[in-house]
Amino acid sequence: MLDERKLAVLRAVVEDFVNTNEPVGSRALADRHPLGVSPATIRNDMVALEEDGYITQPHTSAGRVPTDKGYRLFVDRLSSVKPLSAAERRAIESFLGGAVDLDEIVARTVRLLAQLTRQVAIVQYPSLTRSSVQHVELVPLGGQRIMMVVITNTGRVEQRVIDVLGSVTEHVVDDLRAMLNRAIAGKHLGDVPDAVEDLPAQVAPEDRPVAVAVLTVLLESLVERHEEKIVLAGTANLAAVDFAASLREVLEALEENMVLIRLLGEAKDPSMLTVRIGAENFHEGLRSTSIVSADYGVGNQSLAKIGVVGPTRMDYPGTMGAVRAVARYVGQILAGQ
Amino acid sequence: MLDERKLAVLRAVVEDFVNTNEPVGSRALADRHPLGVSPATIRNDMVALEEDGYITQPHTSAGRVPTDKGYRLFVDRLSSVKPLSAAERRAIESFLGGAVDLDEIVARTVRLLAQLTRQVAIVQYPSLTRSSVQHVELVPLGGQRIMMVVITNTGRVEQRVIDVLGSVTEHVVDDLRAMLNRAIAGKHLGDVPDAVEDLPAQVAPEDRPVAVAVLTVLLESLVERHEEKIVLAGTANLAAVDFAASLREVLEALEENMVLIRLLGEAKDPSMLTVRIGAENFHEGLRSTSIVSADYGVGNQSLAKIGVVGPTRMDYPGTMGAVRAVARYVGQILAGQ
DNA sequence: AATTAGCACTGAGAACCTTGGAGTGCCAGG
DNA sequence: CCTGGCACTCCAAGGTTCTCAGTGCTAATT
Repeated sequence: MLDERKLAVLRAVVEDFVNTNEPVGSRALADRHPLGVSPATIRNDMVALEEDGYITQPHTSAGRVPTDKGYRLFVDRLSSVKPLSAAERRAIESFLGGAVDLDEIVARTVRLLAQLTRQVAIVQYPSLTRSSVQHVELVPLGGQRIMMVVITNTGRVEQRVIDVLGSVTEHVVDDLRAMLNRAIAGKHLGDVPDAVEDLPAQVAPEDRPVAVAVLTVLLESLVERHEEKIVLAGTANLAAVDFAASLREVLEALEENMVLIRLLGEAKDPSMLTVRIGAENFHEGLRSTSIVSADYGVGNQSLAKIGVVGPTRMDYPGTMGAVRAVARYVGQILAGQ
Repeated sequence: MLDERKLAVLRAVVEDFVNTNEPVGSRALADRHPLGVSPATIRNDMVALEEDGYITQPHTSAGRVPTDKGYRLFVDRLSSVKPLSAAERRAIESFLGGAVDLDEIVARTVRLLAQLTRQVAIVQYPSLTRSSVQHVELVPLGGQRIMMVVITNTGRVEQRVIDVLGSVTEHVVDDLRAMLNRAIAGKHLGDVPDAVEDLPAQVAPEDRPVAVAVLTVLLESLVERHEEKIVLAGTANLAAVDFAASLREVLEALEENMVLIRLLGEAKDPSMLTVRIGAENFHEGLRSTSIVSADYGVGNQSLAKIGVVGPTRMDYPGTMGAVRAVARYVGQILAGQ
């Protein structure tokens, strides 16, 4: 059905259209690509490609434009991930190297990715539920309040202020802290609820209300949807593209964190690339965009996702290369933290 | 020079232009506003207003449009801050009330403000340098590393990982923690450098390297530009406006944190409103935007800024009302934290 | 059977013109 | 000082024409 040459024609159509953003005709194709055949032959191939739904004409007597299906074939079979240049690698390293804490790592990563791809970059904070407790700190604030700080092995810090009925003695807090750390330090967050279940029974009855209050807040803070935390950069790059759907819709979708989370999709192995093209994204406003995403993490453990959103007519090989490279570097940096 | 009626005409021009986004003519003005004079009279007034630079014509035989100077006069003398409706107040309260930590307060505030004004909202994190130390926590991470967590009275949490040469005993960390808290708890961050100056002298010589390492990182983390931290929301609202300058330029400016910080300007009293109109903003890309900003804080102490960026033809009274109200609520919530 | 040259046909978009109408400035009269 | 009237201006919308890139088809060629 699709012989070698037709595939070459499709690849050429995609590449030219990505470059020029104009429907590409048979003559231009024959000029710019060494296909070794005349425009007429290319036209015949194009008819076949169009019948199979890989390309389409905006109107009669215009050139061809790839469809979502065409891009899909291109990504799956006609292109390969383009490695970054040495200069780009150095830039990543020096740019991410200087970060001092998790917030800064994430902030720099997202800006870097936006700059490399000249598109909108998305970075998700390392998942809480998949990381483990490094340390729990309890600080009496005076009066009837305690501040709790949970530190995870991925560098994330969660803090809460706890209101307790009755006064709090330094002593009780010390005991509670020691007991808590003994129970859950090193544990996966998912295992924390089980691990603390019988703690209240171990404290003196008069201190039990305080212990319960602390545990309640602790569990609460772990249950909440912490995958929500997401950072964007490079929205200005959208202005350069002319979207079929209005720019407004795209921007709106990008501001909805829940949409972004679904967009990035389920966790996989670190640095596995996922590409969603056009209508493959369920969201209305993102019909004319594609998403290239990857997991990052330490070792085989995926912690979260990073990704890039751009027009369907994007430079897939280059974008995929940038996303993969950045995901790997972030993983390394988190591991070294 | 500018009698009562001319001012009324200017006010009417601004209001109509904000509503319709079309140059307003003398007839339309006479119809929609009870000025009590004929279009011809209004025309004469308009000529005067134009000579003084308050309004301008896009071209001959078009209506008038306010200039930056016209908006300035409108804001200063012809309008008053519009209080929010009861429903809006309730919405603010319930929306901000549910926040559990500082990150969430800020995130919700910025989204709320964007929604209320239908423009781009900016919220700056509470300044570190103007707050004081609530507590310093040191956690041995095992090996040669210590995690430091600084908690401020505004709910901000700064964390750093410290590499120390040589091993760290639990005991040393406990001592150091106690000593540090004795020295700086309750102190303004600005006073911390002085307060810790002679601490190294107080520790045993063999522990001095650790103490120095910790203090170095502590001071570093306080010196850094923490005013930088800024959050945006509502960029989708920009798409609805057609900017004279390209949308891209505006988006780019908004992504530059340093630009935003300068934009929000110097600190003042809490809930003092500042309005910068068009070219009053020094930044190139923001020539056709206005910024309404206010300080928020607890008591008389300003902690940071919030603001709104929109087209110069914005609803100033409404925007000012929303910004002021939100600034006050945030202050209250921080005070209650 | 596959490829190519030739050719008539199509439709978008640029260039041009026409026209309607909102809005102006000015003047003379109230 | 205000107002009605009037000639004038110029944008924007609609219509027409023209160009041209690109097509599909057919017949000739390899």
